[in-house]
This record gives sequence, structure tokens and C-alpha cells, in this order.
Amino acid sequence: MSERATLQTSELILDAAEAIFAADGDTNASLRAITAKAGVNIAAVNYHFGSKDALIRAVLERRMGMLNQERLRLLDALEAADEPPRPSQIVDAYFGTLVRFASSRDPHARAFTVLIERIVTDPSEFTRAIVAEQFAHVLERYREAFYRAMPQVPRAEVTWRFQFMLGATSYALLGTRHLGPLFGVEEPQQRALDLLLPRLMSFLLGGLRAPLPESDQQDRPT
Amino acid sequence: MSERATLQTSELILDAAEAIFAADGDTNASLRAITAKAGVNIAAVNYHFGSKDALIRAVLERRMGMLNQERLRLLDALEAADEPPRPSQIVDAYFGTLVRFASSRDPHARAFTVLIERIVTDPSEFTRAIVAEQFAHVLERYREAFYRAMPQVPRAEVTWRFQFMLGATSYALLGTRHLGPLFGVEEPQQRALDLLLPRLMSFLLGGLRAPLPESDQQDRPT
DNA sequence: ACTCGATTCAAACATTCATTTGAATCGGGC
DNA sequence: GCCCGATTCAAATGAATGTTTGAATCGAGT
Repeated sequence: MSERATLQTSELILDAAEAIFAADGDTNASLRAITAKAGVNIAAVNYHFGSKDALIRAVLERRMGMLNQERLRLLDALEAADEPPRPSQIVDAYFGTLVRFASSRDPHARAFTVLIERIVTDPSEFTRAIVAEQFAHVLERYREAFYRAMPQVPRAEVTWRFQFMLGATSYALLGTRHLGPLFGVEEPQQRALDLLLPRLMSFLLGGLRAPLPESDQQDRPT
Repeated sequence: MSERATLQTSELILDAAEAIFAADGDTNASLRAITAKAGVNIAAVNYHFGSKDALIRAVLERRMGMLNQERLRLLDALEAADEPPRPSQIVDAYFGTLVRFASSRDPHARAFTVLIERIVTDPSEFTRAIVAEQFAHVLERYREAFYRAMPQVPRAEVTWRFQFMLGATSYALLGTRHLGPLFGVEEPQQRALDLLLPRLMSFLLGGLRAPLPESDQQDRPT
């Protein structure tokens, strides 16, 4: 079974790596732990992927494509409509997609959400570069969609608020398992995720539509 | 110089560790790199601190105390006033303190800000436990201050919004060096930090005061 | 001038890691 | 039924890590 087996072990490794990277971090996770969880030999990683770095890249690229695809699909639909999309619709297309991904019944998808959120704040130049490279064009399209939907707000202001929204969403997702104890919040996991989206949406839109800070005339129009 | 020298090398190590932990992450940073930067012998770490873990704890505790002190001082002042503190004042006392810390001219303080923000999302149980243990009582006091300042908002809602604000602030601080390239934002570092606080404040208050999500009657009053 | 505890230092130790190696094993194509 | 490329495996390799060791060095107290 030369071909079936290859796919089998490759995906066994990818699944195990996804889970262990999410739990322990990418540099902290050892190939021995990953291959043990996958039930394959250590050398299989280098045979199928070439190196640990290549494995990390493969794990990330496998799922980021899904996120990108869904986000672009929703944005295309919004922009194809008669009326120009409203900010709340863009926010839902971008952040709602991620939260729904995190709320998925698929434990692999849930693990990946934690992984991707962590990597954005990671110190490793290598992993952040992968994420940036994969997300760049989607972020660009959404940023421009926000610009068009909020023409009265200076672009620098919109960019910052986009970034703030990313942070709030990141903590919302990481929080249910990492920050929760810090707050004493103890809602059941799945229920917390179900309630999360409307709560997060209210907050994001409130922040996005907040009055501009005083005396913030940009002095350097781009 | 038995006593002077001890303080000297201890603090040389702490300063170097702070910088390298912030740059590379705590598990990723090696004692050899730290002691090389500090200009001391490798064994000095174990002699003065006992272990790498103890060094990490020492680095964190040294500065978290400052943050806690300032945050409690400001909150005490607010609560000692005639009128009860308004949400915007509490937000400024908590998040403004952090941003001002990050905008400090002291490069050590700036490095520490990045370090602490990273650790909150770290996979390592060990470091997160230290941060949680150090911050717990301050978070608790601020959370209750928000409860009192916003009696009409359900407590669970306030807690979540507090957490969203933490995330937005975290990305605001990490962002100027990590996420910036991802957006193509290229403002000079210091100027970006000066403009950051008013921008962040508008966003946080907008989110905090946003209308409640529909159909969010809590069904389980605590 | 000397002694003694505190501190520094170079070297070694034990462990863990990613990666490589070369033989063993598998299974479809002739 | 046999062969050969693809795949798996146990074992070894070499580099990097935190920690320990024991001798060398320092400097205040007498």
C-alpha cells in the first residue's frame, strides 16, 4: 500500500503535531512526543516532511487555507450584493469565521485555533513569517473593505482598530482555556464558546464605532 | 566587595534575562546567552538564583510588583474620591498604566512589557501560574470596581469585556513590533506609542459601553 | 600578614533534541 | 514467484541544554 500508507502516516503526523504544537508550543514540542502520539517512527518526520521546520509549515498551511477560503468567500458575497457591506457584516465575516472555527465540533480545528492565536504573538520569527505570508492578502482585502465601509474614519485609525479587534478576539479564544482560571470564570467549555460570539461581536462593534480620540488630526496624509 | 558584587551580578543577570526572555521566549532563551550578555559566568545563575526556573520567577516578580503598586495606587485614589469612579477612569487606571509603562524611556521596562504580554498567552503552565498568582488580587479589585461602576450590566458580561480589553491592549503593545509588518504600518516606534494610548482608550471604552448582545438574559444568576 | 567565607571560573556531566544511517520490510508490476 | 522502489525501523550521531564540581580568587575582619 505504497500510496495509501504514505497519506496515512503523513496525516497521522500532521494531526499529532497540530495537537502537540497547540499544547506545548512549536519549539517546545519534540518530534519524539509527536511521533509517539501519532504511533509512527521518529524518522518518519524527516522522511515525509524533510525537517521539523517543514513539518511546522505543513501543519500551519494545511488549515490556514481553510480559514482564508471561507473568509474570502464571505467577503466576496458581501461585495457582490447590491448595497455596500456594512462594518458589522465585515466584522462578522472575519471574526465570526474564526470563532465558528474555534467552536467547531472537530477537535483538530479547535486545537488549531489555539495554535494559530499563539503563533501570532510568538517570538519566533520563523513561524510568524509563515502566518504573515499566508494571511497577508486576506488581511489586505478586509482592511480595504473596512476603509470603504467607513470612509469618514481616517485610515490609520481603522487599521489600529482592526488590530485591536484581532487582540480582543485572540484573548476571547485563548481565554476560555488560558485566562479563564485567572478570572475565576468557570463556564462549561462548549457553552462558553456558544455564548462567546454575540458577546464578542457587541464589543468589537462598539470599539470599531467609538468616537475618534480628541485632537487626532493626522498631520501626514498618506 | 562581597555584598556590592553580589547585587551587581544578580542585577546584571536579571537585566540580561529580561531582555533575552522578551526577545526569544523563556524556554527558548539559554542561560549561556543570558550570561554572555550579562558578562558573567554561567554558573553564576545557579549560584545566585538556584535554577533557571527560579531566575524566570525573579525576573517576573521584580517588575510585576511595580505594575501592581501603581495600579492599586490609582484605584485607591479613585475610590477615595467623593464621586464613585466612572468606567473610563478605571480603564485608564488599569490599561493606561500598562501603556505608559510600555512607552517608558527605560528600555528595561519596554522589554518587560513585551515579555509579560507574551507570557499570558504562553503554553507553559509554569510561567502563567506565576503571572496569575502575582496579578490575581489586582485583577480582582479592578473587576469589582467595574461591577460597581456599571451596575446595570450583568457581571458575566463585564468580566468578558474586561478580558476583551486585555486582549486589545495586548495586541496594541505587541503589535507595534510584531504585528506592524503584517499590516504594513510603519510609524516610528516612539511616535506610535505616543499616539497609541488615546486610540486604544477610545476603542476600549467603545467596546465596554457597547449595547448588550440580544437575547442574553443570563439564566443562572450567581 | 593571614585566614575564611563568599564569589567566580573553566571544565565536565547527564540529558534531550533533531537528524542521519543502513538494514529490514512491505507490496504492486513484470 | 520474484524483484525493486517506497516505506519503516532501531540505533547511532553530534550539537545544545541546565546543572554540578572543585579549584582559584577575592576582600573584609582580626
